[in-house]
Amino acid sequence: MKISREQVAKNRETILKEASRLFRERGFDGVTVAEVMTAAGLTHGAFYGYFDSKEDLIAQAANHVLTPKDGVRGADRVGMAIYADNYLSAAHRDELGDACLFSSLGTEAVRGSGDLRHALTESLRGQIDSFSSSAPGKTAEEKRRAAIGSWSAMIGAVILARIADDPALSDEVLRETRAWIGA
Amino acid sequence: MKISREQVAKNRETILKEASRLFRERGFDGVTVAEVMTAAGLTHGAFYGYFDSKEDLIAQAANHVLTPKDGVRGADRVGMAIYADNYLSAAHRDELGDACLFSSLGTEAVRGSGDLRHALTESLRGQIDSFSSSAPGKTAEEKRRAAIGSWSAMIGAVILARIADDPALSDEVLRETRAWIGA
DNA sequence: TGTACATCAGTGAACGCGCGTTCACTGATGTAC
DNA sequence: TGTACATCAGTGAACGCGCGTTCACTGATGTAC
Repeated sequence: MKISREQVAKNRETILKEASRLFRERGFDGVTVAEVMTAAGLTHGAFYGYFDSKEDLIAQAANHVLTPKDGVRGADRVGMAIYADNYLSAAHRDELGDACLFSSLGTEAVRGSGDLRHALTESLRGQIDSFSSSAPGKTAEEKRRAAIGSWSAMIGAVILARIADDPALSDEVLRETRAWIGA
Repeated sequence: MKISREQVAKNRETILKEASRLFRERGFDGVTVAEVMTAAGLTHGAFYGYFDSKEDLIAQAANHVLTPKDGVRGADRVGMAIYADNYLSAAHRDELGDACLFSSLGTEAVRGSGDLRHALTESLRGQIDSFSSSAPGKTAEEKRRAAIGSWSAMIGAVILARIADDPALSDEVLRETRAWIGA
């Protein structure tokens, strides 16, 4: 049955939210279109009224996560050091569904669509700019360098910490990377 | 037809080599068992004489790549700085089939089998130990911290450089991370 | 060393399942008067 | 404001394809004598 325009907009939000959560938890190939729709409270047949294809959903879900909600970036608000503390936490490591897209889907995104890679590239650019203002360093060049190196280390460390099947090693990677960035 | 034991051993090597190349290029889900066997010059029916399942192949292919061939680790031989120079190069970024497993399959490995994660964990441990001897720092603790932070940054930077659809930004991430680790 | 037979790696057809995608139909929404 | 109709979001069955996996068969290998 037809539903209100308002409900359509809500459904679209819900689909994107559930899709981005499921993709981060299980990977792009580990989630079916039907699962996304079920999680959003709909049946799979309605999917193609919202998206052209699964690939289209992936790109739009990424855009949805990466688009700042209220115009304020996390790193601008708290500064890079505090951002890194949260990023390199056990909570972020263990909550894949809420995680940063680079850390949860980075290597899959390398093989993704142009739209997906473009959305991530613009996010990367913004993140570097944002970190650059609060990163350590005397010159703008030094600050930008620290922003790039630190952001790379954060992403790599969380991926390593999630792979490691030894909790002590996993914790050590997070803790020492945190300390190393702070230095 | 039956073939010689020697040929069986060669075939096994070829399958593992081709599988690890294809997985790195296209991801675990982007490669079929039949494609791996064709790349190895066989038909798909022979697959289950060598491996229990695709998941088993994935774990064994990872082990095959991660097992040092001649007992000498790359980082032990050249030191972390030179290792980082090669790791953070355009060649490594662009040659996915030969790339480091963490950089090419890291986020997929997070959701992989216990065997796969265990192989990667042991490799991570070895890499940290190996870097620790040549990493900058006065104390053993400082050296180990630099090894962990640098290894995280190398992996993160290569993933970011591969995602970026802007060549200038991609090159900058590699170059600045190289400089940042050296500092 | 030579012969006869048992072994077993490889082949290719086939199976069963799940996936992305399509479509005829339903019935509530929203518009025209 | 109320009524009649056109619109269209959602449903659920169905399609077609490709995947991981199985298996009966083939014929070269390797062993027993």
